Amino acid sequence: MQPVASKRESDSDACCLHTRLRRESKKLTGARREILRVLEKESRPLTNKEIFQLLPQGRCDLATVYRSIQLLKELGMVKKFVFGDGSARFAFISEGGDAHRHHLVCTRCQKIEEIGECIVRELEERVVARSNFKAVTHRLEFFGVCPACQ
Amino acid sequence: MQPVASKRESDSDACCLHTRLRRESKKLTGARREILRVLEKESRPLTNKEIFQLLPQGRCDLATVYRSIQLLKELGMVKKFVFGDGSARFAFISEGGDAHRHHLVCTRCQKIEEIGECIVRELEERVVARSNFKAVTHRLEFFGVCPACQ
DNA sequence: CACGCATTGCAAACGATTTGCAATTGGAGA
DNA sequence: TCTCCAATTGCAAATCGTTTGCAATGCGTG
Repeated sequence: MQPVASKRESDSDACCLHTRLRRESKKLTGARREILRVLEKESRPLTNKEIFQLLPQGRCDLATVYRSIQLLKELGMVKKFVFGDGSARFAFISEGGDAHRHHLVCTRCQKIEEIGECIVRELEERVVARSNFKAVTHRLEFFGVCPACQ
Repeated sequence: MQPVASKRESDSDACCLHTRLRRESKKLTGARREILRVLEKESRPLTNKEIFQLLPQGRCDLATVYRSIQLLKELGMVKKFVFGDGSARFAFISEGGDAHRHHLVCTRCQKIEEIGECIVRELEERVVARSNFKAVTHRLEFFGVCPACQ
């Protein structure tokens, strides 16, 4: 990735990333820093291509975005979402923030809204009790036509 | 598709399919009949490739499976599911049966179990009321490690 | 039984994602 | 601060799921 005119690294996230990376002898590269910055700025889940397009001018290769996102996911810093349009999306997990989220997706313009609460936990417990499955999680998304598209 | 040694068409579903197809001047071909038969036999949602592999020997082209599934979806005879492994799955919607289903998917062997109840409707109503979205639906899936894989 | 439009097979096109490899670059240690 | 090497990147090709163009084939109506 082309060097970007020196920017201040005031973000504690970049610092945190640095620490986490060091733990696995991984490197804090310009690409990773910029990608994380893009994800922090946008709260909605982004596809790899969207991230790629939002990167500053001297941007890196799309393959690098894929590889970096993969790494960030392994480090638990981003979460993957699949809404069914055939592509994965990723969102930054804020420090100590709750990674568990649900969304309301417009089936026409793909606009994504976040839904605060989750009442599925209770049902999840019942499912676990009856199924003998372990490490159960769930994914719940809502779809509809947003006001602007109606 | 190669002709299959004459089989009795006792299934009311094939008959129903025939009726529905005629309504749109579509044809009841061997491929469509066999594909529907495969979907009826298996209750879990299948990928196009799985359907393709489950077809009798003189099977049709994979592209035909894709096209037939697309048609069956438009006719409302199968429902699409996306569990996040990057491929779509389809399940037969039984006559008058409730197309609304949720699943418990093993993250290791991809085994899929069906979950009977749905308590999300209530939450869905709240979401609708607050968001101004129209035609809202939801998708809820559970993931975990099945007993055999633990 | 024949004819015409729907359907199929085949192969190429496509978009998302992954991967091999040589060139480049962080960052730990001198 | 400089060196060295493993980690990382760019680039291009490979993969995977899915779609599509086109000529050959088949269903179903007359």
